[in-house]
Formats: sequence, structure tokens, C-alpha cells
Amino acid sequence: MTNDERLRFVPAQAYASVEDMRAAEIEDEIHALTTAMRVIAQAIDTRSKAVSRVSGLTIPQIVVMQAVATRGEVTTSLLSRHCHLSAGTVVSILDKLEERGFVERYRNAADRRIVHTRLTASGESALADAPTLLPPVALDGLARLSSGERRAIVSSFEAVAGLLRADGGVPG
Amino acid sequence: MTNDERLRFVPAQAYASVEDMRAAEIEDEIHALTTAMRVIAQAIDTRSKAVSRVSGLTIPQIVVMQAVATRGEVTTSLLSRHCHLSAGTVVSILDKLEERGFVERYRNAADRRIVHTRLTASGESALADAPTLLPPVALDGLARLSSGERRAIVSSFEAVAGLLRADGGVPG
DNA sequence: CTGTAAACATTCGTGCTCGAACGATCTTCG
DNA sequence: CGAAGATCGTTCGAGCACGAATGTTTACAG
Repeated sequence: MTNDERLRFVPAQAYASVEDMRAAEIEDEIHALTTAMRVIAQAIDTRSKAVSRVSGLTIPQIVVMQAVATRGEVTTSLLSRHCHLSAGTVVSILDKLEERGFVERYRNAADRRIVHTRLTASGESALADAPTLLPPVALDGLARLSSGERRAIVSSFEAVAGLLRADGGVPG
Repeated sequence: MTNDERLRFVPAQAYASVEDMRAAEIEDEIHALTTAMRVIAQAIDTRSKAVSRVSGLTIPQIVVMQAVATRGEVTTSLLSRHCHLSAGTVVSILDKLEERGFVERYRNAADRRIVHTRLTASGESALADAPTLLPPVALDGLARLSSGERRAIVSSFEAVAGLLRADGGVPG
């Protein structure tokens, strides 16, 4: 369903130069990369809905709770950096979690701008019962790969993340 | 800001068996992978806002318009499969594009359930003026890599996409 | 024919996500 | 002390995204 536009089959002589050929190849790879990104993003959304149906928690909610659990009493801005979400997004997720009694928020006595968040007992048990972020099928598949393949995947994702993180939001 | 939890430094003797050590290593890799996914997802959202500020089109809107452009007169369901978006999402994007006069929709005469979409003239020019989906910094960085590194990245993303696509939505 | 099933697009409800704008609080400097 | 500026969290508006439910249309069975 998606690989029909890769069947262009253009002979090398059609390119004016080796540079053009290389540019076209890179363009194809960029297209394949962005397509794969879309598939992954869609799969994560689907997984989030499935997780929510059985556990009552969405993936972003679990991510935030995990960060709260490992860091103890965190500020909102630290949570924002650690989860790679904007401050506004974190607040809206914390609102829902607090409403259900999974976390508590309270202001710092010394600096009353700062808000700390900690897990409640019911939050801890809900987090302990939460399913994995990636679907089991994918975890199995990853575990079945060779160590080298897994490392290549991880470093590829980190490389792309590094390239994208290095963007100031200036378009072209 | 993100690599502080990788400094655990547990000696090999702490593991009960080689299997445990391997499992812990895989777990670390899974964590690194999901973190990178979050960074990428966040960067894509940021890029979408930046693109929208200068072009008036968001990334999903551009993706849909590109699919319409390359496929000619597409049905909604074909668009949904080609862009890896649910049908409902495609409809909401098409609503906005039609409202601005970038696309036209009309029902098939033979089968009146089917709705076709085609680009208008202003849609074509808007699409031609649209910036790249990935930020220029990232495109430069990718182009600067060796051919082998780029291929490794593309195949890594496609491998993960394949693993995630193979999920029926059943949680664990 | 007629009623049932399937396919297609749409609407609806909920949640995530961002940036911009805002108010509250603290710090710094005159 | 008091004003200017920085920092922190929150609120707001717009858009994306999913699945479920809905309505319309076609296909098929009897």
C-alpha cells in the first residue's frame, strides 16, 4: 500500500550528473524516513488508546507518572524537560492525574512560584499495574534481534533525535 | 539533561545470570528508544507549528495535500491508508483545506458513497510554496552523513515501523 | 423484490500538543 | 524601600489524532 511510489526505475543515465543522482537518492531516503515516522507516530497513538482502555491511563500520563516516580518530588518545568513535553502539556496532564488522585501538587514554601508533584499511594499502584509503553509484539521483535541490530536501531533513533533537537524553529 | 539516568554503573557480578544482564541491557535500549521517539514526536510538532506560522499550512495538511497531488482524484479511505491517518482525521483535515479553498470534494456519480478529492489551483500553488517537512538543519545533517549511515537510519526506522505496525491493539 | 449485510464518509467525544499571553512571585539594582 | 526584570506555573485557542457510533448507499441473499 505504501511502496508503489518507489518503483520509479529511472536508469542512471537519466541524471545529468552523479550529484543529481545522489540528491535524488537522498530525497527518496528522506521520504522513506518521514513515512516511517508517520507510521510510528500513528502506532504510538493506537497503542495509547489500547493502553487507556485496559488501564485507564494513556501513554503520556504513564510517562509523566514514571518521571514523577523516579525523580521523587519534581517541579513542573523539570517534568517538562524530562518528558520532552511543553509546560502547558504537562500541566494539562497533571490536572487529569490530580483529579483522579494519582498525584498531589503543592507549592514550595521557600519559593512560592514553584510547584512540586508527588505520587500518591493509589498513583503508585496504578503505575505498577500499567502495561508497557510499546506493544508486547514490538518488544518481542526487538528482543529477538541481534545485539548489533538493536544497537544500530537505538543509535539511529538517537541520531535523528539529535538532528531534530538542533532546530530553533526557523523554517525554510 | 537526558542522559543522567544512564549512569547507573552496575557491575556484571550484580546480575544473577547472563540472561538477566542481557534483559537489563535490552530494557535500557528500549528506554533509550522510547525516549528518542518522544523527542522526535515533539520536534515534529514544533516543526509543524513553525511551518504553519510562515506558510499557513500544518504538516498533516501538507502531507494530505501532497498525497492528493500525487494520486490525482483520491477517495477518503485511500488517503487515509496512504497518509497513515484514521479516516476521521483525514476528514477533519479535508474540512479545513476545503474551507480555505485548497481542495474540492465531490461524490462519485456511479457509487454515491465515495467522495473524491482534488487540488484546486490555489491549493497547488500553496503546496508549491510550502516548506520542507523536516527542518533544514536536519536535512543538512542527514545529507552530510555517509551513504551507509543514512541507509542504516532508514532501515532502522522501517524496521521499527514494521514491528509497531504488526500490533492488533491488544495490550499486555 | 425485499431485507440484510457490507462499504464509505462523516460526526462526536476525549485527549494530546504546542506557543502565546497572563498573573503571581522572586531577584536585582538603584 | 521600590521599581524593573526574570522565572514559574497556568490558562487559552487552534489543531491533530483516535475509536465508536451514525447515516447513506450499494451489494447480495432469498
